[in-house]
Amino acid sequence: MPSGTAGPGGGAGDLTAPDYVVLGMVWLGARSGYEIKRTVERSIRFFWTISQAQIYPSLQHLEQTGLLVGRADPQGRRPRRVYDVTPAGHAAISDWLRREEPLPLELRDAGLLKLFFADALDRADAAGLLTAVKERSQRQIGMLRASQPAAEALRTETGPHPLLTLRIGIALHEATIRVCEEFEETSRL
Amino acid sequence: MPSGTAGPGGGAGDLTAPDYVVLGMVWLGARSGYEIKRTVERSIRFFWTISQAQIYPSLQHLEQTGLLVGRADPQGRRPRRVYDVTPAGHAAISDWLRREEPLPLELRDAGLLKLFFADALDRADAAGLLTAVKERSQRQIGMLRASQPAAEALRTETGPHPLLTLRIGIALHEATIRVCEEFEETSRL
DNA sequence: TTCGTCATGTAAGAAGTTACATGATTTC
DNA sequence: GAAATCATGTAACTTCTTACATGACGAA
Repeated sequence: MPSGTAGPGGGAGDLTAPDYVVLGMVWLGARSGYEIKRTVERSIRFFWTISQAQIYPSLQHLEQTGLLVGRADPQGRRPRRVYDVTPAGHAAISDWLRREEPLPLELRDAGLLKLFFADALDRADAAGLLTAVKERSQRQIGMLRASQPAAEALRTETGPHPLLTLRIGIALHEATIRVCEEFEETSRL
Repeated sequence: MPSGTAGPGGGAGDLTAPDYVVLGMVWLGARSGYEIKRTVERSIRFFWTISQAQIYPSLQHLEQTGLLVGRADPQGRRPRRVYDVTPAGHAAISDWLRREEPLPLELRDAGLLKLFFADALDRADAAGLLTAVKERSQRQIGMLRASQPAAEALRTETGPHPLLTLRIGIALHEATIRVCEEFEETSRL
């Protein structure tokens, strides 16, 4: 087999974004579909989500393509299937990460949307909306900080990048709060 | 008609998020469907999108519900329909903005996703990914700054909140770049 | 006369979520 | 023995986008 990586036409070039997430999560150590879902919730949820209904078909697809190997690993009488990344699977991850392609960034934020239209409100109600947005960011920071120990543990095991994305998440909300507070001060005048 | 606002059961309580966007944009002065689409692209695109295929049905719905009044306003032989917000429409906006409800925030960022898994790469490739994410944020800041004059103009016409959300957008990307640079410095050691 | 913009409308399809369905195991 | 968690799988639905369809107007 002549160094069969996952280039286009190589047979594994038809992976969707959810496929790469599943593949990457198995690479990071999440062994079952259930565990992948939980790991996603703990680690990348704030910038990417994936539902359970996507995971199991994706695992099947990745196994058929030879990027994952699965085997039955029941816990007692409870069925379970665990997976490992194959060399081809690791090559596919690496190709995907190195691929030069647009990196779409989509934000869909009901808070900013309402804030944008807040001039339709009187001062008090607009201030209330601003407070709601700030408090939401504060809660988010709390949740992100709570998952910091897990990211620090990963740093010694695998590397520092999960911690980096977590720090970016925290910084995003800190920046939001800071701009809101600056706005409050200047509009008080 | 006894002070018909848009409370639940009041007949106009079934508006979707795109409906509120359309309603809000007409309130802000976008008069036709075409103009709404353009205004969305210029102003809220970075935290909310809406496609043309959603706008026209939404305008019809809002007119049927009495939140907008439309009238034909052809330009020459080119047909056009322009809209105005009714008092009931303004009440609906105001109710929506004041409504205490969760403010869902969804981020879907292929850049952060790849960065999260970047420990699967060697140092050089991981650094390249980091650079790509930083450059993307720099481009975004450029685009946001380009729409700052429009937001400043709106400030004197309508109010300061569009400028606030724009500043938040810029601050978000500045924070991303800053954290990336801090990470580069500490990982160089 | 061709291209970009103005202008509206819809059909088809992609993508993703919710909800349902099932059952074992552990914890309280 | 009840509730939470572990574990997998899928049907139905919602939501949104892409693409198509149509045509006028203005500028080069």
